[in-house]
Amino acid sequence: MHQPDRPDGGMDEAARGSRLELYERLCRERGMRCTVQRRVVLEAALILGNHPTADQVLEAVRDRLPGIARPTVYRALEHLADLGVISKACHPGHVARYDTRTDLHHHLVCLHCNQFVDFTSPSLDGLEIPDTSGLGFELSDYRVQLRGTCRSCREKVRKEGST
Amino acid sequence: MHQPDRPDGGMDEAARGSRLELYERLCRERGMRCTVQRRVVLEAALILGNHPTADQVLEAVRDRLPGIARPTVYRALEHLADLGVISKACHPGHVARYDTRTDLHHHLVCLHCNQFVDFTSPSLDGLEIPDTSGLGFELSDYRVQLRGTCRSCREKVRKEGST
DNA sequence: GTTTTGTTGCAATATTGTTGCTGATGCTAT
DNA sequence: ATAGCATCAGCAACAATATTGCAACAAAAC
Repeated sequence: MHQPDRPDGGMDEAARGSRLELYERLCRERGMRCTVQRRVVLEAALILGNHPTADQVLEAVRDRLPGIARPTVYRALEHLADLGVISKACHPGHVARYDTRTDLHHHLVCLHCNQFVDFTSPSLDGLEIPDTSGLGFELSDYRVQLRGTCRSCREKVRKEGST
Repeated sequence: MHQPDRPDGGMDEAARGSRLELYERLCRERGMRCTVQRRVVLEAALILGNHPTADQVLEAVRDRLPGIARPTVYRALEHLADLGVISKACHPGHVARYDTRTDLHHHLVCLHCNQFVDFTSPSLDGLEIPDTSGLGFELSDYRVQLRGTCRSCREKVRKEGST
């Protein structure tokens, strides 16, 4: 067990509060508007946890802001990711996913159903990052993607194989 | 420079040939059909290199097989990935990308424009993979995603900032 | 309060991926 | 070679996801 207090679900209220404060601060620093919609989108994403898609956030947000439009949520998430309050997650699928964890952590990825779950391990933290300046990239952090097959996909294949 | 002979573009003919042979072998082993379309899709992807999207492969394939249908390409790529002849790449965007390299390598990812390029580094290979059996995953390999901002996105931000 | 300017909501549209079905074709056994 | 047959390709329609342009609105600064 590596993160007993956050078993891949959402974030508790205190943590959400401080993230919201961080957001408002960054927003001001950059001279951007801190709207109700953006705050609600952020909070919904934090409550959802677990790499939500834009549409999952939209659905969650509608409980509190019924009239919100889809492009608003899409733009808000993009905006939040720009600021680094959340980030885009790297995944093998074809639907954008956001990551509400901003600390160093890694992912277990199923290449069959595209689901992925968080994974933290001291041995994967503290990697020495090679110099990439020659390629023009300015790096902020890294993630290790442990790729394979999840349990339910393995069972599925086994069943089909035995048919 | 880490891979002078494959600067992120396609694969030479010899390498393509042996990948095709691998494909045909795996196909037979699994009792699946090795069709013209699938072979052409595989070869197009190998020539393209550089994590093509399904539509990029489609476009490339149409040069040789003008009548090919879009679902055919989509299904062929999925099929090739199932067999492990190519694989799905993890990326921050919303369009599926395939990776024609099957050896251990890593990615430099731009979180602004979602582009990513290959990166190999001995220091990132040979990581000790922690035990993940408790989570039900059976791992095949891993990738390190070095996340940041590419040169052109940095220049874009700088320009906008100075406006 | 007024102004300024960035943001929202809407509608339309684009892009990407999927499904069901029929006819075609690769593979195997003969 | 050929026949049989299961798999696959092509088609058309559809579904899901994301984006754009613009008028109306509202947050922040004065």
